[in-house]
Amino acid sequence: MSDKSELPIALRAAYLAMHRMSDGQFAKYGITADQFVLMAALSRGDALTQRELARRMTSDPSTVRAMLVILAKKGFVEREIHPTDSRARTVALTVVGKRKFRQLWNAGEAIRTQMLEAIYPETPESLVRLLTRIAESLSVDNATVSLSDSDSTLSDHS
Amino acid sequence: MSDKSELPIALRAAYLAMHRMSDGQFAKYGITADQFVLMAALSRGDALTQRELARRMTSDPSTVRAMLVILAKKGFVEREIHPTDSRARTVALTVVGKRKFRQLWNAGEAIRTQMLEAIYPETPESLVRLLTRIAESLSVDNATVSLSDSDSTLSDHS
DNA sequence: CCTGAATCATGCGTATACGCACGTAATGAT
DNA sequence: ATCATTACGTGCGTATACGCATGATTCAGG
Repeated sequence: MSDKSELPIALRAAYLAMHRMSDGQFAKYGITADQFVLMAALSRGDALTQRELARRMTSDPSTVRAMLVILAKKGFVEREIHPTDSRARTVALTVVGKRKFRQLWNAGEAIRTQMLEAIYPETPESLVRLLTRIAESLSVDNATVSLSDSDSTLSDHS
Repeated sequence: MSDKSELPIALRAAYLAMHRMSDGQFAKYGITADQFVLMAALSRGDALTQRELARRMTSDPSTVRAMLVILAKKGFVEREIHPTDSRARTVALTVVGKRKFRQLWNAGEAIRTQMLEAIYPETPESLVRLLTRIAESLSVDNATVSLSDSDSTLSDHS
């Protein structure tokens, strides 16, 4: 019952709280927290393929697709045929989407600030580093092998 | 573009990676990561009301209900009428559910260990503390007031 | 060139995650 | 006792998050 077992729970609690709060803030603008993440990724690198976009969002291609359909209907993103690869599609923010994103960025400022205050006097650097290491360590690529042999299934935990 | 803006993204990436990995591990046992969280909560405090259970899971009552329906069908939880409050229902693990949870706990050990190794030589204590503070700070109760007045919406971010 | 493997997007099915509204029941104030 | 408020569970609608299968291409070898 040490902190070891609490780390997953704490991570979950923090993420869900952040997600709920963000959804609430962005709702006024007709946008969800995840749509904001997608637009943020696009604002940093336009004309990505859907797959690359999904990778940068730590998300799933089919999920991203569903989100893109919604965002395209809202007029915030454009999807076009990839110039050289006719399988792929490139995604980019529209002009309206870019303006919207700047609004959203400001709307989210309060939450980012609040998160900083919550960890004060700690700085985000070390926290970001630890979270990133966890994310990378648990990414499917690395971990498939090292986890496959945990079959001490029949023993109890005390 | 400092770490301030990266903290939400890092938190999201870490949580999603953990969730995916957990889902993969628990899938062999016919259980999802979130169902594991629910059963873990029940294993610590039986005979909770659905609402109290939702609170402890940092989750939503209607979500929890849907999960309980599934878990009850699988035979892992029981829902009964609350002895004194006829609106409420009490939830508890069945005998089968308890045994199943011990299996799941062991199956999840590898992931918990891997998370610890990812942050080594850091210990989980401080990380858990920070995450908990973030979660509490962003819980809807506290934050409704302090966030409601962030209407510098029309300005840009540089 | 031509075939088999890898890659991209899509669609389908399931499980969360939530907000919201509704019906019922407990509770508190008059 | 009665009424308004509050609290609990349920159902509905929408958006994610994923795995998996499928179709269309690209690409690497031969």
